[in-house]
Amino acid sequence: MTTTSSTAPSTGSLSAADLDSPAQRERHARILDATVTLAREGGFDAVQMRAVAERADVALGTLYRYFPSKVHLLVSALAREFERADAGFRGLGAIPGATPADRVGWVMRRTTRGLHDDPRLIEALTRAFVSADASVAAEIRVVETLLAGILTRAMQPRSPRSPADDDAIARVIGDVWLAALVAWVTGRSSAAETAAHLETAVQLLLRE
Amino acid sequence: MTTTSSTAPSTGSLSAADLDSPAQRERHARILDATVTLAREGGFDAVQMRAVAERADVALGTLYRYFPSKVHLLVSALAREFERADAGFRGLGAIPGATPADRVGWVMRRTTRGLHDDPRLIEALTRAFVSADASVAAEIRVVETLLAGILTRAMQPRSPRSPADDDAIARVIGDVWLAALVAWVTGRSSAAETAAHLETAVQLLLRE
DNA sequence: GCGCGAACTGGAACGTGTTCTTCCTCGGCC
DNA sequence: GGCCGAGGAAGAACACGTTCCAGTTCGCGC
Repeated sequence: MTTTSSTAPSTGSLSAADLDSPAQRERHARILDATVTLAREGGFDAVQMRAVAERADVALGTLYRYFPSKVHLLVSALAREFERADAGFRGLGAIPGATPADRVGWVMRRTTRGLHDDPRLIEALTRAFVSADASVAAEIRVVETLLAGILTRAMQPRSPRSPADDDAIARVIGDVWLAALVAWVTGRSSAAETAAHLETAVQLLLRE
Repeated sequence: MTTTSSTAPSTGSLSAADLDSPAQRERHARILDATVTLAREGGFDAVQMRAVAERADVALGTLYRYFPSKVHLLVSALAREFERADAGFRGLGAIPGATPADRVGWVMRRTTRGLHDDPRLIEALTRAFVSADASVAAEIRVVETLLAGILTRAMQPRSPRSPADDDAIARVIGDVWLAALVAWVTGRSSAAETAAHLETAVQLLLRE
């Protein structure tokens, strides 16, 4: 278990080496693509390591060299999705909405749209996120940081209020977001209810 | 006890029959005891179905008759723990604390004390809770309801504020609680940080 | 007592995540 | 050209959740 790599990989694995050759970078991407494809089709259970390996055209052992477990694999895929979303928001310039609550709501709605578009993908990624253990901490932290950044930026133009609150609020919103996803995955609430709960929480926390 | 269940099993399985005979009730309890014991010793991974069956002195098939999956088993154990905690709070009379935030904080601290006392047990139960799927909805709902009740009662004497908020706030606190536990299980935050995050969120939500 | 059906036992069997072993391929170096 | 070691291929093997089956026991109505 030689973790603590000197230079942390951005979204990816954490094995020994850090993807030097182009061929490796391409394999890495192919694996993540296969993962997302399978997840989109059949959810968490359909992301079977043998199937991913086959679809990505690598051997099972190679898959495990790049991603030391199924959870690592899926959380890495989640991180990549978040990076794309983050880039999308940044490229957008200003987030629409007059108040912080509006803007955060907009971002959440946007991010949660996948509940309708790709329910199985969301299910797979959520499941992976919550079944991570300490060995996935690095990948988890990437996701956490990205989400915090997205939320903090969305609420950014903030009226007179202690700035220390911002991080705490972003964190709580992130927590509610996770819990809402879990409730949805667990079949306790529909997509609409999930979205509604999120809105409520945002308004509760960002009332001015 | 006291779960207002007409026909639904209170905390337990959901198989066909509802535990009629004393022998069955005793088996049921024995299985849950074995589960908690194993969880306390070795966490989620140590709760292996064969081991539970052996320790509870039932056959594997019998175990599966009572609890159709490992997750059902652990969430049922969680529900039983919550029932005990709930009964404890009710027997206590008034919750200590001057403000709603104080009282909720007190309850959370009390409930979270297990993080130090029985970290592996908490880990096992948390893991199970978040890896539940729709088939465990009944057991999950028991836990959800108990927690909501505990929180709502703790914040009960509440100053002028729309009462509709109470449920929403309790829900958000429950969400943060879950997310904090997940963060702790994932190795992202220590027990102390987990507790601190909870306090912060409670104060954020219950400022008057 | 007797017979019956439900519940229980013991254990084999299967699927999927994970590990391991053996052999092969490729790009750099003499 | 020929060697070499790292990374990859192929697939067997193992662990644990889950399912299934054949036989046994238990409690109950007769």
